[in-house]
Amino acid sequence: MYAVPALAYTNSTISHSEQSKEGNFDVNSLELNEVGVLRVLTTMRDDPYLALSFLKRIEGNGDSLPSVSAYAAVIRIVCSWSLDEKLSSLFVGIIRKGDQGRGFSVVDLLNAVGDAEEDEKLSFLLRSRVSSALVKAYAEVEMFDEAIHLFWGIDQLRWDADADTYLVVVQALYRKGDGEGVEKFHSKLLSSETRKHCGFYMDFIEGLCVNEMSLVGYILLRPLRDANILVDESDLATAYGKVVKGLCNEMKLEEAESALHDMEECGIDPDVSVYSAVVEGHRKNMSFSKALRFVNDKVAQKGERIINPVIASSMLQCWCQMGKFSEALDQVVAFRNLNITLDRFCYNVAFDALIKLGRVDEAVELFREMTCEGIDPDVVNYTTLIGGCCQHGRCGQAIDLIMEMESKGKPPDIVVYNVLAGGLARNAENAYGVLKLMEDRGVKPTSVTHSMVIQGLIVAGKIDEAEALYQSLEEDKPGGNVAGGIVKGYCEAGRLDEAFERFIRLDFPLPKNVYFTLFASLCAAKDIDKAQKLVERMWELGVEPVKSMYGKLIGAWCRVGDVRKAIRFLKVLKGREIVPDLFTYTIMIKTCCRLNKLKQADALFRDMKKRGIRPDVVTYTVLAKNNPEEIDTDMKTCGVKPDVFYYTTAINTYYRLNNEKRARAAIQEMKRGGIVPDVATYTALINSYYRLNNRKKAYDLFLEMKRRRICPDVVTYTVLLNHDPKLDVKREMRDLRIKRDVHYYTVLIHHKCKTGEVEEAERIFREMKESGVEPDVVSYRAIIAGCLRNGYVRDAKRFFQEMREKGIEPPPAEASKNVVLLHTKSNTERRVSRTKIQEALY
DNA sequence: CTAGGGTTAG
Repeated sequence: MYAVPALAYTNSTISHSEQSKEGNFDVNSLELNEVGVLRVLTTMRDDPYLALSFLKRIEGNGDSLPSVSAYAAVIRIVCSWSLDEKLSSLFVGIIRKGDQGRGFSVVDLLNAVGDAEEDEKLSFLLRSRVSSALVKAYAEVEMFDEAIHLFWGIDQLRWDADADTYLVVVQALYRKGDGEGVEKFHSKLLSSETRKHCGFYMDFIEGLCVNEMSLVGYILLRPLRDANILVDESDLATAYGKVVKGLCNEMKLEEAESALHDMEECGIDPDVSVYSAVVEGHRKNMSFSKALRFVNDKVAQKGERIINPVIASSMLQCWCQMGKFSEALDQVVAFRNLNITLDRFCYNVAFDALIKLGRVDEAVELFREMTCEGIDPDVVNYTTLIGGCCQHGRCGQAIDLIMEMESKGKPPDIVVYNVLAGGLARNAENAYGVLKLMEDRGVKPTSVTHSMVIQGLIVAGKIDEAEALYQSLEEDKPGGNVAGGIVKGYCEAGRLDEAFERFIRLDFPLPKNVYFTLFASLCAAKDIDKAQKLVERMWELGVEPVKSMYGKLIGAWCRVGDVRKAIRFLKVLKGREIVPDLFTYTIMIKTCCRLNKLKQADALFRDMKKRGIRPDVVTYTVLAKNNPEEIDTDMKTCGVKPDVFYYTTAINTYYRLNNEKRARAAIQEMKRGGIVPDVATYTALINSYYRLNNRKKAYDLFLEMKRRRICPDVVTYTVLLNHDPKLDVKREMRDLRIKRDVHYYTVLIHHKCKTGEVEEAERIFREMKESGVEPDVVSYRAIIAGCLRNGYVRDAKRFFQEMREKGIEPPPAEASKNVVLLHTKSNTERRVSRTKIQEALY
């Protein structure tokens, strides 16, 4: 080998690989001058790792740091082995150390590397590779300016960089908000002078998508296509697919759908997995109906074949997450009729739906059918069923199922045992039996097991037993799991005060979900003072609350109409340097508007802008309810795009303010913007026309919406009935499976009272309660007023009594002020009926 | 860790 002369310096004859393993070059014992170092490095051409460790040794040596040529030599070796990452980390080291004491700059180094190569082509490649690595190194140590600067420098020298480098640079440009740079970058990428291989662009786009910059990928796709850079059909399909999926991962569903649209417009048939990404994206975004609509549209276009088990299970989950369990089951039936294959995930959602509806036997039955279809149930399927049985008190059945698992050679895991143990405990059955069983099977209970049992015991009312178990597990405290079980148990048992007392006494942190459960229960029970104390206690214990809790707390204060406390908490946050987010500001502004504190709303709006939080279309929608004209211009200057929600509010508000001209203009603008009206928009319009006494136009709109296959909802029918009580909509509503709500019943009651049919009104009131719809203040007020007006004083008193017993209070005085503003017409009438009620009752 | 917006009733 060519290394013979150098071996003399090492004073050794060991092989390269052994040396690299040990890294045992004893530099210290050698007197090496620069020439010597270079000669040693020449011998290491075939062992980059050895060269690197050799360099490190010299660096560590102290008195004579490696020269620029020594670095250049190592870099050339590492480069020739394509060890790009090593190269970058070498540069990171050099950059971190800075220039001091080294005597050369990074540019010197770059030149030294390139100059040493005589072959022009090789020199070009070498320089390109090295500068790429250097750009990446700068980005890694967050010296973005240097990275960008160097990148443009490479450009001038006509070197080239790889896709990863482009990625790092575009990331840096966006991060710095350098619009001009971005522009320049994009045109460089597309210019014919610097045209690269197709593979480069594919790598670059993929890189954008995995680094959460899919939007940039989307922006580039069309120009790349137009510039004939991406021409190959299958490449285009891949690139588009990655961009759509990337956008879905980043929750940019609107953009994802529009990218998909572009894709289809170019005649590319997307892979089904692209569709499923969109569906899942919508679902994760909690836009369930959008997810379902998307599938329906695609099915209409391409037929049912696009529904694979993944899409099917997403759809089923959408129904369930909307709480529409029977609809989920109808969907299962539909899938089966269409011969769409379902997998165990789909079936699992179906079991869950049946269980939620209390149809445990049918769940088990379906489980058997699934098995007959040749789908082998897994441990998750069993867990769902066993948990479901326990939830409905079918402990025997649950135990049978766990035995079945064993007999079929599917040993239950810790999760199944935990679910069963907790389930038995909450049914006041013997949970210790499960613990015993676990012991026999060699599955060790964890603190989660104990936590679930304790929680179950509390739900079953066996407080002493739970406490005794807790005491016996004292040493289990660290994770806080078991104590958390106690708190959650009290929460679930509806004993919130005890849960809170328990929680406040604990001086160690609990699992985060415990805080969240208690917090959510307190908010739901409107015990917001305690919810706030909980947050403060978390701070004391050094547990960082989930950021959403701040917004939720403020939202809770807002919901009960206590803006003062909301603002006070906002100040506490300010003191802790926590900036409220867009959500929080929006709900505060909404509440101020609702309570007619318009100045306060405006102040908040300005404050959020000042603190760099950009209002979005939701914020503007909230504000549009008050002064639509001013808000409209502000929104448009800020570049926020209106959507259906916004237009519906604007149109409705203009009509309410009798500004028909602006209302019509808004409708036109909406149409021009390609925004399609939906149920709510139509309903608002129908209502407005009724109020303008244009009954024909109102009803025509109702027919039009149905023609356009926009399904009316309970609000639409409520509006219709409110203005035209004689309409018979019962059948239609039943066919469309529209559930009646408080508003709907209240309109009926009010109408019957007006025509003196008090008994009929009372019957409807009863029907409402029987169908599980809780009457609220408004409905009570309607029935009470109706009874009084028609001389049914005793009935009125009875209803009044009932209302009080339910703890239903009239809304705070401030709130009704705004109501007065919104419904000027009926105001006097209402005031009369209210005094009448009071006169009659006291 | 799900949080904020539109249409209806007194």
